[in-house]
Amino acid sequence: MRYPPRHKESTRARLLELSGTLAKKDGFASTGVDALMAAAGLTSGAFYSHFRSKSELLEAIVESELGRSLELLTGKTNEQLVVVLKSYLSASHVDDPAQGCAVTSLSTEVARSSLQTKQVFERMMVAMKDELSKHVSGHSAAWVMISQMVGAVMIARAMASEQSRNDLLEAVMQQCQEMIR
Amino acid sequence: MRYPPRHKESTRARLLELSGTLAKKDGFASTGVDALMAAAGLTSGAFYSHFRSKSELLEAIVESELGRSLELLTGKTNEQLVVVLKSYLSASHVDDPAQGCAVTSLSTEVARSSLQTKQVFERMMVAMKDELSKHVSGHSAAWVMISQMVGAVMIARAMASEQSRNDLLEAVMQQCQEMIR
DNA sequence: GTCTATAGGTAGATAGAC
DNA sequence: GTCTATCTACCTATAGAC
Repeated sequence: MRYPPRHKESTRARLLELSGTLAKKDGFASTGVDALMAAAGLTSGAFYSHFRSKSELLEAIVESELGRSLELLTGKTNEQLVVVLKSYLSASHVDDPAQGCAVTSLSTEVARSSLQTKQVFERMMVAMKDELSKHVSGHSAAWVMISQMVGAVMIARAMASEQSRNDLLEAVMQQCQEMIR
Repeated sequence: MRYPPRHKESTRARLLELSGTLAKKDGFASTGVDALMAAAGLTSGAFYSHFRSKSELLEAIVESELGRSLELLTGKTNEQLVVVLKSYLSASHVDDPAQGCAVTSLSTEVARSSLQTKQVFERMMVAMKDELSKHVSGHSAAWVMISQMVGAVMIARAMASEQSRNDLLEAVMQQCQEMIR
């Protein structure tokens, strides 16, 4: 072998990290294979020794990105969770999609993707709902909380003024806190 | 003039209707000018006598689509509003984005668009919030309701199983009904 | 207002050398 | 595993005829 044994998996991990960031920023459809590989310091031909197709990449991004989000929700006290939620509903999260939650950035594209990708997405969302349900009054309340958090960040990002963004984010944060008590 | 006086505005209206449908189904970025004009029975050159650029088209779509959504919320009794919300949180809305709400389908792309487009989006969202606030306990509650409805449909569309979709949609619908009482 | 033709660019994907 | 080269298809946008 001309490359060290761990080379392939580390390159793959690097591509996942990088493509996740690019897709959250510009959209998955607008993230070209050429541009991704160039950003990784490679050429486009090498992409296909890591992923069979671009749609397989989306599936891997969803697994990787939502897995990380799930970790952020896991094993928290109520107080710790409130800190996480405040960070989620913050201006800095709204202003920096690239470092933020993939559900908010990519779910419309997941909705248009393969069944497999949707299954991965669902598995992760259900796990997040189960985790949140430990802090609120049941599974229904957990679904409601997830929906309003994701919806709020999405809508805030598409509105122009700081005023409207803040009104929206504060309203939802207050509601989340009431649900946890 | 070789064309009747109303020709231009009626063609523009047709293009708006059609491009709105296509963009909600496939995403705005994936909706090519060629494909749009071909679907309208025209050729791509004619596009630019109606819109200066593709990004101006998005602005017009947001105005047109969200204007229609706003109308659906306007002047309802509590009972009539519940019917609208049930339809919004229905399986058929989840399964048919092309005929559905543009906020759910296009907001991530609006978030990546021009300031002008975001301003149009914001104006429409604030108007919807004001309308909803007549049915719930204040403007904060209206923002919360909008967020959870939009988030719920987006997440439901990206999940694979009917079971999870229904759990989510029913949870949010129940919460909406409690907010209206 | 719409047509054809075309510009210049980029998309996803494959073949074969090393 | 990564390279270069290349294919076909599509993209946004413009020019000029009718």
